[in-house]
Amino acid sequence: MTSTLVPVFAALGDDTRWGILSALGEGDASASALADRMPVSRQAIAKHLAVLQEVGLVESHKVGREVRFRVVGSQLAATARHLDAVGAQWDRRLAALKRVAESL
Amino acid sequence: MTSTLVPVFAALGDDTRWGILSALGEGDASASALADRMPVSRQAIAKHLAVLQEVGLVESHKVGREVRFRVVGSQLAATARHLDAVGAQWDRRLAALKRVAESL
DNA sequence: CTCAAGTGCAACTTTTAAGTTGCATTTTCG
DNA sequence: CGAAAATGCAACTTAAAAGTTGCACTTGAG
Repeated sequence: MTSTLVPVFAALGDDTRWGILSALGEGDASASALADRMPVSRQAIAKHLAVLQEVGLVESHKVGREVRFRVVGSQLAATARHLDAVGAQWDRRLAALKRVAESL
Repeated sequence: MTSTLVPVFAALGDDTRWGILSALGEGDASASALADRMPVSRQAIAKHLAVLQEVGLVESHKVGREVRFRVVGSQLAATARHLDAVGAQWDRRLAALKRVAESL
Protein backbone atom coordinates (compact mmCIF):
# COMPACT_ATOMS: atom_id res chain seq x y z
CA MET A 1 0.00 0.00 0.00
CA THR A 2 2.89 2.28 0.74
CA SER A 3 4.20 1.41 -2.69
CA THR A 4 1.29 3.22 -4.34
CA LEU A 5 1.46 6.25 -2.09
CA VAL A 6 4.32 8.15 -3.70
CA PRO A 7 2.67 8.43 -7.14
CA VAL A 8 -0.38 9.96 -5.44
CA PHE A 9 1.79 12.70 -3.99
CA ALA A 10 3.50 13.18 -7.33
CA ALA A 11 0.06 13.60 -8.90
CA LEU A 12 -0.85 16.20 -6.28
CA GLY A 13 2.41 18.08 -6.80
CA ASP A 14 1.30 19.97 -9.90
CA ASP A 15 -0.62 23.24 -10.09
CA THR A 16 -2.49 22.40 -13.28
CA ARG A 17 -3.83 19.19 -11.75
CA TRP A 18 -5.05 21.11 -8.71
CA GLY A 19 -6.77 23.46 -11.11
CA ILE A 20 -8.48 20.48 -12.69
CA LEU A 21 -9.47 19.04 -9.32
CA SER A 22 -10.78 22.44 -8.29
CA ALA A 23 -12.84 22.77 -11.46
CA LEU A 24 -14.21 19.27 -11.01
CA GLY A 25 -15.28 20.31 -7.54
CA GLU A 26 -18.01 22.41 -9.16
CA GLY A 27 -19.41 19.40 -10.94
CA ASP A 28 -18.38 16.59 -13.24
CA ALA A 29 -16.87 17.67 -16.54
CA SER A 30 -15.27 16.29 -19.69
CA ALA A 31 -11.74 17.01 -20.87
CA SER A 32 -13.08 19.35 -23.55
CA ALA A 33 -15.24 21.26 -21.09
CA LEU A 34 -12.28 21.65 -18.74
CA ALA A 35 -10.06 22.84 -21.58
CA ASP A 36 -12.54 25.63 -22.30
CA ARG A 37 -11.99 27.27 -18.94
CA MET A 38 -8.34 26.46 -18.45
CA PRO A 39 -5.26 27.91 -20.16
CA VAL A 40 -3.97 24.63 -21.59
CA SER A 41 -4.94 22.44 -24.49
CA ARG A 42 -7.45 19.62 -24.30
CA GLN A 43 -4.75 17.02 -24.82
CA ALA A 44 -2.76 18.38 -21.89
CA ILE A 45 -5.90 18.15 -19.75
CA ALA A 46 -6.47 14.61 -20.98
CA LYS A 47 -2.97 13.59 -19.93
CA HIS A 48 -3.45 15.07 -16.48
CA LEU A 49 -6.77 13.30 -16.12
CA ALA A 50 -5.05 10.04 -17.04
CA VAL A 51 -2.46 10.65 -14.31
CA LEU A 52 -5.15 11.48 -11.76
CA GLN A 53 -7.19 8.44 -12.73
CA GLU A 54 -4.12 6.20 -12.55
CA VAL A 55 -3.69 6.98 -8.87
CA GLY A 56 -7.41 6.87 -8.12
CA LEU A 57 -8.01 10.57 -7.52
CA VAL A 58 -10.67 10.79 -10.23
CA GLU A 59 -12.90 8.34 -12.04
CA SER A 60 -14.70 8.52 -15.36
CA HIS A 61 -18.14 7.64 -16.68
CA LYS A 62 -19.72 8.09 -20.07
CA VAL A 63 -22.58 10.52 -20.64
CA GLY A 64 -23.83 10.61 -24.21
CA ARG A 65 -20.77 10.87 -26.42
CA GLU A 66 -18.57 12.47 -23.81
CA VAL A 67 -16.47 11.10 -20.97
CA ARG A 68 -17.03 12.93 -17.72
CA PHE A 69 -14.72 12.87 -14.72
CA ARG A 70 -15.44 13.29 -11.04
CA VAL A 71 -13.24 13.64 -7.98
CA VAL A 72 -12.86 10.66 -5.67
CA GLY A 73 -12.81 12.41 -2.31
CA SER A 74 -12.26 9.21 -0.40
CA GLN A 75 -8.85 8.72 -2.00
CA LEU A 76 -7.80 12.13 -0.73
CA ALA A 77 -9.02 11.25 2.74
CA ALA A 78 -7.17 7.92 2.66
CA THR A 79 -3.96 9.62 1.59
CA ALA A 80 -4.38 12.16 4.36
CA ARG A 81 -4.82 9.42 6.95
CA HIS A 82 -1.73 7.65 5.69
CA LEU A 83 0.31 10.84 5.84
CA ASP A 84 -0.94 11.59 9.31
CA ALA A 85 0.05 8.10 10.45
CA VAL A 86 3.54 8.55 9.04
CA GLY A 87 3.88 11.90 10.76
CA ALA A 88 2.75 10.43 14.05
CA GLN A 89 5.26 7.62 13.74
CA TRP A 90 8.05 10.12 13.30
CA ASP A 91 6.84 12.11 16.25
CA ARG A 92 6.94 8.96 18.38
CA ARG A 93 10.47 8.14 17.26
CA LEU A 94 11.63 11.64 17.97
CA ALA A 95 10.00 11.57 21.41
CA ALA A 96 11.67 8.24 22.15
CA LEU A 97 15.06 9.59 21.14
CA LYS A 98 14.48 12.60 23.32
CA ARG A 99 13.71 10.40 26.33
CA VAL A 100 16.87 8.38 25.70
CA ALA A 101 18.90 11.54 25.46
CA GLU A 102 17.47 12.90 28.70
CA SER A 103 18.13 9.66 30.56
CA LEU A 104 21.87 9.97 29.97
CA MET B 1 -1.04 28.81 3.00
CA THR B 2 -2.61 26.87 0.21
CA SER B 3 -0.05 28.44 -2.07
CA THR B 4 2.73 26.56 -0.31
CA LEU B 5 0.92 23.25 -0.27
CA VAL B 6 1.59 22.02 -3.80
CA PRO B 7 5.40 22.14 -3.48
CA VAL B 8 5.11 20.00 -0.37
CA PHE B 9 3.30 17.33 -2.36
CA ALA B 10 5.85 17.64 -5.14
CA ALA B 11 8.59 17.10 -2.55
CA LEU B 12 6.80 14.00 -1.28
CA GLY B 13 6.33 12.65 -4.80
CA ASP B 14 9.82 11.21 -5.13
CA ASP B 15 11.07 7.81 -4.03
CA THR B 16 14.59 8.94 -3.20
CA ARG B 17 13.28 11.64 -0.89
CA TRP B 18 11.11 9.10 0.91
CA GLY B 19 14.23 7.01 1.30
CA ILE B 20 15.93 9.98 2.89
CA LEU B 21 12.99 10.69 5.18
CA SER B 22 12.89 7.02 6.14
CA ALA B 23 16.60 6.99 6.94
CA LEU B 24 16.25 10.17 8.99
CA GLY B 25 13.54 8.43 10.95
CA GLU B 26 16.24 6.31 12.54
CA GLY B 27 18.04 9.38 13.78
CA ASP B 28 19.50 12.64 12.57
CA ALA B 29 22.15 12.35 9.88
CA SER B 30 24.35 14.43 7.60
CA ALA B 31 24.28 14.37 3.82
CA SER B 32 27.51 12.37 3.76
CA ALA B 33 26.21 9.80 6.25
CA LEU B 34 23.02 9.39 4.21
CA ALA B 35 25.01 8.99 1.00
CA ASP B 36 26.89 6.07 2.58
CA ARG B 37 23.77 3.96 2.88
CA MET B 38 21.93 5.12 -0.21
CA PRO B 39 22.58 4.38 -3.87
CA VAL B 40 23.08 7.99 -4.95
CA SER B 41 25.86 10.52 -4.63
CA ARG B 42 26.25 12.91 -1.74
CA GLN B 43 25.46 15.87 -3.97
CA ALA B 44 22.21 14.31 -5.08
CA ILE B 45 21.31 13.79 -1.43
CA ALA B 46 22.23 17.38 -0.68
CA LYS B 47 19.90 18.63 -3.41
CA HIS B 48 17.04 16.53 -2.09
CA LEU B 49 17.68 17.79 1.43
CA ALA B 50 17.54 21.35 0.10
CA VAL B 51 14.17 20.61 -1.49
CA LEU B 52 12.85 19.03 1.69
CA GLN B 53 14.12 21.92 3.79
CA GLU B 54 12.61 24.45 1.40
CA VAL B 55 9.13 23.12 2.08
CA GLY B 56 9.72 22.64 5.79
CA LEU B 57 9.82 18.84 5.92
CA VAL B 58 13.31 18.75 7.44
CA GLU B 59 15.48 21.18 9.34
CA SER B 60 19.22 21.36 9.86
CA HIS B 61 21.56 22.02 12.77
CA LYS B 62 25.34 21.94 13.04
CA VAL B 63 27.15 19.31 15.10
CA GLY B 64 30.89 19.68 15.05
CA ARG B 65 31.87 20.21 11.44
CA GLU B 66 28.87 18.44 9.98
CA VAL B 67 25.34 19.58 9.21
CA ARG B 68 22.73 17.15 10.47
CA PHE B 69 19.13 16.98 9.34
CA ARG B 70 16.02 15.85 11.16
CA VAL B 71 12.46 15.26 10.08
CA VAL B 72 9.83 17.83 11.00
CA GLY B 73 6.89 15.55 11.79
CA SER B 74 4.56 18.44 12.48
CA GLN B 75 4.78 19.59 8.87
CA LEU B 76 3.64 16.16 7.73
CA ALA B 77 0.75 16.29 10.17
CA ALA B 78 -0.22 19.78 9.00
CA THR B 79 -0.18 18.69 5.38
CA ALA B 80 -2.30 15.66 6.24
CA ARG B 81 -4.87 17.86 8.00
CA HIS B 82 -5.01 20.17 5.01
CA LEU B 83 -5.51 17.26 2.64
CA ASP B 84 -8.20 15.79 4.83
CA ALA B 85 -10.02 19.12 4.88
CA VAL B 86 -9.92 19.34 1.11
CA GLY B 87 -11.22 15.80 0.80
CA ALA B 88 -14.04 16.53 3.21
CA GLN B 89 -15.01 19.61 1.23
CA TRP B 90 -15.29 17.54 -1.92
CA ASP B 91 -17.33 14.94 -0.14
CA ARG B 92 -19.74 17.63 0.99
CA ARG B 93 -20.06 19.00 -2.53
CA LEU B 94 -20.67 15.56 -3.92
CA ALA B 95 -23.26 14.84 -1.25
CA ALA B 96 -25.01 18.12 -2.02
CA LEU B 97 -25.09 17.31 -5.71
CA LYS B 98 -26.47 13.91 -4.92
CA ARG B 99 -29.28 15.42 -2.86
CA VAL B 100 -30.13 17.82 -5.68
CA ALA B 101 -30.18 14.95 -8.14
CA GLU B 102 -32.44 12.88 -5.93
CA SER B 103 -34.88 15.75 -5.43
CA LEU B 104 -35.63 15.88 -9.14
C1' DC C 1 49.55 22.63 13.23
C1' DT C 2 48.04 19.84 9.73
C1' DC C 3 45.32 17.16 6.91
C1' DA C 4 41.44 14.63 6.12
C1' DA C 5 36.48 14.94 6.61
C1' DG C 6 32.68 17.52 5.43
C1' DT C 7 30.50 20.78 2.89
C1' DG C 8 29.47 24.13 -1.01
C1' DC C 9 29.49 25.66 -5.75
C1' DA C 10 29.26 25.05 -10.69
C1' DA C 11 28.95 22.84 -15.18
C1' DC C 12 27.34 19.05 -17.45
C1' DT C 13 24.50 14.90 -19.04
C1' DT C 14 20.39 12.22 -18.78
C1' DT C 15 15.79 11.43 -17.92
C1' DT C 16 11.20 12.52 -17.39
C1' DA C 17 7.24 15.44 -17.29
C1' DA C 18 4.44 19.03 -19.47
C1' DG C 19 2.61 20.92 -23.35
C1' DT C 20 1.74 21.45 -28.30
C1' DT C 21 0.17 20.32 -33.06
C1' DG C 22 -1.91 17.34 -36.34
C1' DC C 23 -4.72 13.78 -37.79
C1' DA C 24 -7.61 9.63 -37.41
C1' DT C 25 -11.65 7.65 -35.38
C1' DT C 26 -15.79 7.26 -33.20
C1' DT C 27 -20.66 8.48 -32.32
C1' DT C 28 -24.67 10.89 -31.13
C1' DC C 29 -27.47 14.52 -31.82
C1' DG C 30 -30.39 16.88 -35.25
C1' DC D 1 -28.27 9.42 -42.62
C1' DG D 2 -24.93 12.84 -42.39
C1' DA D 3 -21.87 16.41 -40.02
C1' DA D 4 -20.13 18.31 -36.02
C1' DA D 5 -18.56 17.29 -31.48
C1' DA D 6 -15.76 14.59 -28.70
C1' DT D 7 -12.25 11.56 -27.92
C1' DG D 8 -7.87 8.84 -28.92
C1' DC D 9 -3.31 8.20 -30.74
C1' DA D 10 1.29 9.59 -32.13
C1' DA D 11 5.29 12.52 -32.91
C1' DC D 12 7.44 16.48 -31.57
C1' DT D 13 9.30 20.40 -28.71
C1' DT D 14 10.37 22.56 -24.52
C1' DA D 15 11.28 22.77 -19.80
C1' DA D 16 12.54 21.02 -15.54
C1' DA D 17 14.16 17.69 -12.36
C1' DA D 18 17.50 14.10 -11.07
C1' DG D 19 21.96 12.70 -11.00
C1' DT D 20 26.91 12.90 -11.99
C1' DT D 21 31.77 14.63 -11.85
C1' DG D 22 35.23 17.81 -10.47
C1' DC D 23 37.19 21.16 -7.71
C1' DA D 24 37.56 24.72 -4.15
C1' DC D 25 36.88 25.96 0.54
C1' DT D 26 36.27 25.48 5.38
C1' DT D 27 37.18 23.53 9.84
C1' DG D 28 37.55 20.53 13.58
C1' DA D 29 39.73 16.14 15.18
C1' DG D 30 44.08 14.13 16.21
